[in-house]
Amino acid sequence: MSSANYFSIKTRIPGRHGRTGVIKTPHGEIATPAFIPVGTQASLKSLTPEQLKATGAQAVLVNAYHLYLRPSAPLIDEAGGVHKFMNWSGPIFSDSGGFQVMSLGVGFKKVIDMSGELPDKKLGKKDKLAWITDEGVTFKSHLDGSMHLFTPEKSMQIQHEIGADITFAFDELTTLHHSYNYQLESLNRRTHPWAERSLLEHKRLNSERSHRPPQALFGVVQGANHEDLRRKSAKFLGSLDFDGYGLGGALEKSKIGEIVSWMADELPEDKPRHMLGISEPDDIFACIENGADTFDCVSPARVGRNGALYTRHGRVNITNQRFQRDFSPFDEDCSCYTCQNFSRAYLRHLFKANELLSNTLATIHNEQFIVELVDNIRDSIDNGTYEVFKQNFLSDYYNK
RNA sequence: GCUGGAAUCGUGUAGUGGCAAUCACAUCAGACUGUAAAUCUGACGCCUUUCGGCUUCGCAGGUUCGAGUCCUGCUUCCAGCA
Repeated sequence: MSSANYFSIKTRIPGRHGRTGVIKTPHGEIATPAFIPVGTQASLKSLTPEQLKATGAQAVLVNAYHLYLRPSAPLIDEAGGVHKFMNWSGPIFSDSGGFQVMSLGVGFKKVIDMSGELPDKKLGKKDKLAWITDEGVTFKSHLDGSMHLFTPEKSMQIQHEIGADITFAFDELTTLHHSYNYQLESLNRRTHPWAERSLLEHKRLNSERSHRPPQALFGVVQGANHEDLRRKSAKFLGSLDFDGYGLGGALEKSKIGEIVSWMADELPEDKPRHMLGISEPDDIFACIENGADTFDCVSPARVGRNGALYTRHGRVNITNQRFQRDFSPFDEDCSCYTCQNFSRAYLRHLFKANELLSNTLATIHNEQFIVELVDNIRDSIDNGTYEVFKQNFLSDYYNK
């Protein structure tokens, strides 16, 4: 698609890569920075689209791998595209399936905190379900065990049939346990050639499928936490005609901001940058100030379903016994539906009783918390009060 | 009243001579960062940070190197027969 008016920058953080702006898509605009909740299977688990909208979410991200397996991409195409299928009229992103290279392949964590003990190099108990070659990735379906080959072309065909506004190039997500040489080979033999192949197929599909709204394609930068590889990857992909860029890969938590700034140094300034799979508050600040524009992450929804809720003073497990007779609102300062209507004791009760409503109420709160955090960061950048806002927030959140 | 069966962690259970003793649920705590996740991990007799120590399987005796397990009596409960 033409990138002329695709992304416009509004305000910059002085002396840094961070900025506010607007992404224009056929299904509406996204004011950036923005947090994009994840609805992997064309549904944000436990929420209706109306409930998701009410959290302030501007867009949602779905996953090509999952939707390809079930209900299948042609079926979504037949339904008129994913917007219609899931009844979400705003912008939609689709992930390429690249993340499953890692999650189904080796099952390591994406973000590693090196401050504790050394990460365990043992493979998990899970059986490996993905195998990589330079041609693509063979997946063993986690649903029925059947084998499937994903190539860059296949991923783009799926993402076009799904019909998301913003798609991602098929990439290899390596782990921090891979050697430098493996990371280099991964870029040279897979992620970079795959990006070119994705782009070519994407352009072909955009013109072939002119009956559908034009889709955008973001190339995905890899390189783990090696500066030279990150810069090399960003420079190479930045030279290609992508509409924007995904900042991907496994990361050492303490280096996130630095890594984003290396990539932002090399990437074209006038294209949006999406930070894949990040949503912890400290990480969000580190990424935004170094040039990330949008984020997606399953974490607010997943930790919420498991009873962990965000507050401005840190995350708490609502199932703790101390909330048994606490009839005050979950968070006095929060304007979400959950906090406006229900007590801590009730939320705890729902979790202990395994009531489905626990998932819904916790997800509403957590998604709104992270969406609002990023909205507030955006406002603070526009107002020139970013540094103050950041210091206040982080000191409240991490000093309990 | 007779006959048969049963009593083990909060609850339901496993265990028929070498056990602080199975499993599940409940309870308590923690984790989760492009979702194989309404999932996973740990604790769960008492003391101890660990090593380890102590006391336990209805009650009281007994056999045995050793008893939740075998024997005797008692208590309570269940089923069938009166």
